[in-house]
Order: sequence, then structure tokens, then C-alpha cells
Amino acid sequence: MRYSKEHKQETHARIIKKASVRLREKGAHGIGVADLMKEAGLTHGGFYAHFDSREALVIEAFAYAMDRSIEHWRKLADETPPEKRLSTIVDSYVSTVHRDDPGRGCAVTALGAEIARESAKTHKAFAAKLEQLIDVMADQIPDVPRKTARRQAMGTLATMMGTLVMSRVAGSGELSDEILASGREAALGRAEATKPTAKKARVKVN
Amino acid sequence: MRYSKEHKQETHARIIKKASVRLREKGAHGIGVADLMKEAGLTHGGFYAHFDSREALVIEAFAYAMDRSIEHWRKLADETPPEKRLSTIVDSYVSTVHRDDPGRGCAVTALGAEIARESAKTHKAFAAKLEQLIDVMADQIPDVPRKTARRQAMGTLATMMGTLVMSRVAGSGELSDEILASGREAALGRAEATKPTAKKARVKVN
DNA sequence: TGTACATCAGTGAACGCGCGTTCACTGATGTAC
DNA sequence: TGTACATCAGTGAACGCGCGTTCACTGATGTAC
Repeated sequence: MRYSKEHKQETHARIIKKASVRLREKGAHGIGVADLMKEAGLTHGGFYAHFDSREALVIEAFAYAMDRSIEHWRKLADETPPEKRLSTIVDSYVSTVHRDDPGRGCAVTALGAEIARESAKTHKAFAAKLEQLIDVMADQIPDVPRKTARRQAMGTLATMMGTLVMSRVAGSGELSDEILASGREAALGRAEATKPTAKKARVKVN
Repeated sequence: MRYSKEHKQETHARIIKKASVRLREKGAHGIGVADLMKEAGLTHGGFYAHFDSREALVIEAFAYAMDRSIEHWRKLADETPPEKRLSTIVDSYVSTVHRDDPGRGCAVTALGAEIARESAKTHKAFAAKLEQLIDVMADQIPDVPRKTARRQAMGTLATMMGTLVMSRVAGSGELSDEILASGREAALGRAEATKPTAKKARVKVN
């Protein structure tokens, strides 16, 4: 063999890493194979030594992005006392930093609607990673049955993601900041509201 | 003049109407000018008698879709007693019918992430319509100051939109249905929680 | 009312361009002796 | 250790195709007389 196995793997990983950033920034169809390879310091011809097709790269790059999110959330949770874990994740997600840097942010908000229209293969891969994301979120909700935690996690995630999409649509002015603030409040308010004591209080008024 | 002014306007409207469906279904870049014209029963050459560019059509078609949403929400609200208006809108939005028919659904969930990457012109048009959507939503929240209503509206909208995006990413199986149920609960739970009495109860536990 | 002309929405061929993919080739490095 | 050979990651030209846009033309209908 000309190059060591590691060499090829390293190149492969580099392509995916750079692509995962640019695809989140520009959309699943917003950047071409040639430019993606250039990002990795290569020419376009070598692409097919690493991937069967452009679509295969999109799938791998997406999975990579989702794995980084999952990893990031787990790390945030590890560094935070249990009762503050959820709010720490929400605060880091629903932020101007995240809004203004989609390339290193959540792949669901950046690519979700587009991927939902792709081939069944791409779609399936995306759905599997979303399920993992829900699980990590549910892990941060203590003192309730798993089913409740998952339900809670889905609701909170939906608020977080919807907030980010809306804030990006709104640009980066006053309205956008207002949306972020409202979304943060909505996500955390509900999180608070379903803690055991809070839940009791909420039930009282329904 | 060959045709009456009305004739051209009718054709123009027909192109936009059909395009607004197909663009929501296939994405802002998912269908070409020729196919869009075919949808309207025309050939592609005539396109530029109606629009300066493809982008101009996307902007008009998007605005049309948003206007239909706004109209639909207002109509739903008119037909519903005040205290049930918000939940009626949420129920119709966070539904399998909406999830499975993006072409006739909310343009923000279908195109939001994509449009956020477009030219400033497109982006601005989108942002203006989003603001209107927030206003309509805020109109359905009675008994609180306008500012609170708007904040509440943004949070609820974020949950609704995030839920729909997530459910579409999840496909149309069990997970997807679970996401819809959780999102509906999250959106409505919060709406309840911020009614005057509920708000008081929630403050108590914070 | 009937006829000649002007208008312009709509047609369909053609354009230039960018994209995903293919392919013959290169040359640095691992392997065999 | 040194040399000849084999491998294959990476190169860059070329391909076919679809797309947005342009343009010369058409022909149905409104208008002028």
C-alpha cells in the first residue's frame, strides 16, 4: 500500500469535518463537491476514492455534526450539577452565538427541513440521530419516569429548535433577540413547571 | 392590448399559487422554473413576462404562503370562542395532517432554514411575514399586556414550529407521532400556565 | 358592422454555466528481493 | 542496506445533464377606422 491506512482515514475524517461545517452553513445542496474538497485541501477528482456519492458524504457529515452535538451536551451535563443541567443546555443552545454560527451548531435546525425531503436512506440516518439527541436530553431530566422525561425532552427540544429557526429567519436585530429571549423562557419555564413540585402547582390550575 | 389586464394577473396569481405549494414541498431550490411553469399549464419561456427572476417568484410565493397561514389562523380564531382560540390554532398546526402535507402548510417550517441563507432581499421579506404571524398569534392571547402576549406568542410558535420540523425529520412512524403529542402538550401547557391565575401559580414555585 | 392593424402573453429553441461523476494518469511510499 | 516494482490516494481534463435566462417568433384578441 502506498499510504498507511491511517493516512486515508485521516483525510476522510478531514473531508467530513469540513463538509459538516459548510453544509450546515450553506445547506445540504448549497455547496458542491469541488468546493468541499478544496476545503479539505484536495481536488475534486479524489472525492470518489472516499465516498460512493455526494449523498453518502452528506449522510456522514450530518451524522458527524449530530454526534458532536450529543457529545457537547453530555459534556455540558457532566460539568453541571444535576438540577441545572437542562437549563445549561438550553442556555447554550438558545443563544446569539449559536444563532450566528450555524456551521458549528445544531444540524437539525440548519438542515432538518431539507433532509426531511431527501431519499429514504438519508432521512433514516437523520431520524436515528434525532432519537439519540432526544435520549441525551431526557437523561438530564431527573426524578420522573423515563416516559415522562422523554415527552418532556421532546417538548423542550422542539421549543429550542423552533426558537433558533425563527431567530435566524428574523435576522439578527431586535426581533431576533426578542425571539431568543422568549424561547429561552418558554423552554425553561416549562422545564421548571414539570419538576415534581411545579407539576403539582400546574395541575392545580388546570 | 391583446389580453385584458385581468388575464395576465390571473395567470400571475396561478403561477404563484402553484409555485407556493411545490416550493414548500420540494424546497426553495428543489424545483425548476420549467416545472413550475408546467404546473401552471404554461411553458418556461413565458416566465420572464411575469417575474424578473426566479428569486422574485420565490419571494412572492413565500409571501403568498404566509398570507394564507395568517388568513387561516384569523379565520380559525373568528370561529372559536376566545378562551379556545390558541388551542384551536395549536391543534390544527401540530397535527399529522399538517406534518404530512407541507405543500399546504406553514412556510416557516418548510423553508425557514433555507430562506435564512438567501439574499438579504429574500430574507427581509421572510422576516416581515414572520412578524405578522407573531402578531396574529399574540392577538389570540387575552387578558395580558401586549408585550407579554407577544413574548408568549413567540414561545408558543417556536414550540409549534420546532415540533413540526422534528416530526418531519422523524418520518411518520411512532416516534414522529410521539413528538407531535409532546409538542402539542408543551405548547398548550405553557399557554395554560401563563393565564393570569396560572401565572400566579407558576410564580409561586420559581 | 366589418376589416386592417397593433399589442404582448405565451412558445420553444438555444445559450452559457455549474454541477456530479468518470477516467487515464501521476508519483510518493510500502514491499519484495 | 539498496534497488526494482506494485499500489493507490490524489490530480485535472472531460463528460453529460439540468438549470436559469434570453430571444426571435406566434397568434389571439383589443382597438381604430
